[in-house]
Amino acid sequence: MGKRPTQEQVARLAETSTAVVSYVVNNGPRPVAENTRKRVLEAIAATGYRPNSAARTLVSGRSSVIGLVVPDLANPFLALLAQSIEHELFSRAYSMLIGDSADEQRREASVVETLLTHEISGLIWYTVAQPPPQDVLDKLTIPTVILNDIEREDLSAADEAGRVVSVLADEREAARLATEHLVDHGRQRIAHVGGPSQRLNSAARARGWLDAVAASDLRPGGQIAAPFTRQGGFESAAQLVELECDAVVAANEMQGIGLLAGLRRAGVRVPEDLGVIALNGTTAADYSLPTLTTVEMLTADLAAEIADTLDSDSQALTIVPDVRMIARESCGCANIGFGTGR
Amino acid sequence: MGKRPTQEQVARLAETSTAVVSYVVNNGPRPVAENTRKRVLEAIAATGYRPNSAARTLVSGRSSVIGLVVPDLANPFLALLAQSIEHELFSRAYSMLIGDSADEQRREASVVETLLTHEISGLIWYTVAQPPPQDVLDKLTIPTVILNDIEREDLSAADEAGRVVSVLADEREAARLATEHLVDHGRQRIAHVGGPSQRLNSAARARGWLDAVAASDLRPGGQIAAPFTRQGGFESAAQLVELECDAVVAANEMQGIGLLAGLRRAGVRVPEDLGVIALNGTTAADYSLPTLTTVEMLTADLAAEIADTLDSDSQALTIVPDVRMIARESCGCANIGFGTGR
DNA sequence: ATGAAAGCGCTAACAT
DNA sequence: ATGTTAGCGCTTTCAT
Repeated sequence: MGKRPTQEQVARLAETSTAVVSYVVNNGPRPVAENTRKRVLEAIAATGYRPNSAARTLVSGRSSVIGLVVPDLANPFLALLAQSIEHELFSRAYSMLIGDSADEQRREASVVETLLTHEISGLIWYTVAQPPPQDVLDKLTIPTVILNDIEREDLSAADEAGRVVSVLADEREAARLATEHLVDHGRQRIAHVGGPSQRLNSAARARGWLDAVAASDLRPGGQIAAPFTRQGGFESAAQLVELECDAVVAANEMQGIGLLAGLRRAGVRVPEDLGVIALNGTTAADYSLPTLTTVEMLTADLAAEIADTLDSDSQALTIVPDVRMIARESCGCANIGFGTGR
Repeated sequence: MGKRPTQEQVARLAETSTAVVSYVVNNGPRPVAENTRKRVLEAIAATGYRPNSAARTLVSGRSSVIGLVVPDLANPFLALLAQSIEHELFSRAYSMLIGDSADEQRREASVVETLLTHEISGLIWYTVAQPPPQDVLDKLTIPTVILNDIEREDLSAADEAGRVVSVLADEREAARLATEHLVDHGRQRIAHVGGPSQRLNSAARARGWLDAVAASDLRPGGQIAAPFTRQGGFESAAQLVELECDAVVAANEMQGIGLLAGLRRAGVRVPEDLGVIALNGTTAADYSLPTLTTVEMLTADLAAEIADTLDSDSQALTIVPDVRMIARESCGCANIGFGTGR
């Protein structure tokens, strides 16, 4: 485990000072003569020097590392989101520390605090609960993007402390879109499979669903609380049958996929007997049977907006990512996009 | 953005020195009187002090951060692996920096170098190619686990430099298991859908497949090169039909899922006409139609072994993770595990 | 344009 | 048991 070369060794080899090496490496803040710069670059190449980011962070107080906290990295949508964010951050010369809260609030608090320990210069936090724990929020002194539909007042303390805390508020619109589409298909009783009832997490989705139902003078088809898993969706199928609905909006794609399997087993035909749309879809929806109509978030765009917010200290209080519906078979839009992988 | 409290402030409040605060925080290396310890802990609570990890890293040379590089975080298997590793590392008080190489060697090199910049104390690298680029290997001065079936000689340079470089070598066995199972089902012509042909990446899987085919005096049913995506699997279906096989081993679950959709479309019945098994499966395989028989890696165990290797400087040269076959419908083992979510 | 030097917050060797 | 202090590698102010 040989020690890595330091700035000092580079300076010695280039016959100059560490200050100048620093100027060259960082392209400033002071000018360097072309000649000297060249010697320094050669010395860097010769020694294999790479700046030590711990030292850099210590002196500058900024780390070029962003933290991301998600409740379940094995959820394909969250994995996709994480990937999009990683790509965006990488292109801006940031690295990404990732924490998985396992959908548990206790663990989440601990994960966030650990990340803060690393002097991250920004935090992207897909919270488990809504609102997020106040005591953790109070510890945030860095630009933070909360990925959940938060009431502004929950953040007042954070705002006052001068932190940039932004918020994603789209799930409501996504749910509204999905429900509306089912209405357009002529569905009469539209149910909603949401998250576990003890969690407020999915309140926004439920609201969007109710918005659309109300707007079309229908009665809500009933709401089912289920874990955000394929198994959760699978098990909801039976309840759904009892509710005698003809359509359902699932809170996420995993539930949607589970639902399809459960309905198949229950002998319910999709989309003939029951239309299904899931939120937060990925390309995996192209390969189920039937293919699953979803509402997708444009994660690449969202990632870019998040990054903008974090490194420009933008004053945006809310980010509203674009959302679009991908009509496939499960809602009744037959023969669209089947297995094409888009 | 108020400055965070430092050790010095804690010391002042507790009326002691920074050294003692350090001893308390790190539980050593020197003893502290019970009384003093209590005052320090109170001061920490009062100030909200959290150690600055940049300073810690700088002085100690170790960072409590491990780097993970994967080719595609949106691949459910890799997402699961990343999650398992994150959980294991978290339980050992490590944090995880993650880089997505996007399955491109150029990007991969850059991602690895960026991680090295952060003084990570270990690297877990699911390489794009086999063997991994030598120039990058040569830069590794930290314990590293390469997740790919590497020839020992490719690492000789790394070993000589005293680095702990360990290797995962299981894919061959996984492929052998899968193929053998298809043989047991009486399949005669067993094909293999591997990775893109210009990549050696999947050589181990191909070897395991050939091992099993040879052991049963069958002729190989043909090999198809396809991207490691659902779309790749989907498009292989047509070629598979031409090969007139009665079984196939797909290199990963995404290909397997795509294959099922493609075969369905081509009017091929699974498992009646064609048996399908995919490697590196996840629980998602429980919800396809038919449910997809897979060989799974026990990612939790693997993660634990990896972590052991990284923080104990273990001398193990190879990690052989446990692998097990989950028989579902697609191979011909009907009515097993259908939608049960296990 | 270049260099000397003062820290950034922390750990641990070395006093006491 | 506790305190003092010398760096860890880097950035940047302040000379020159």
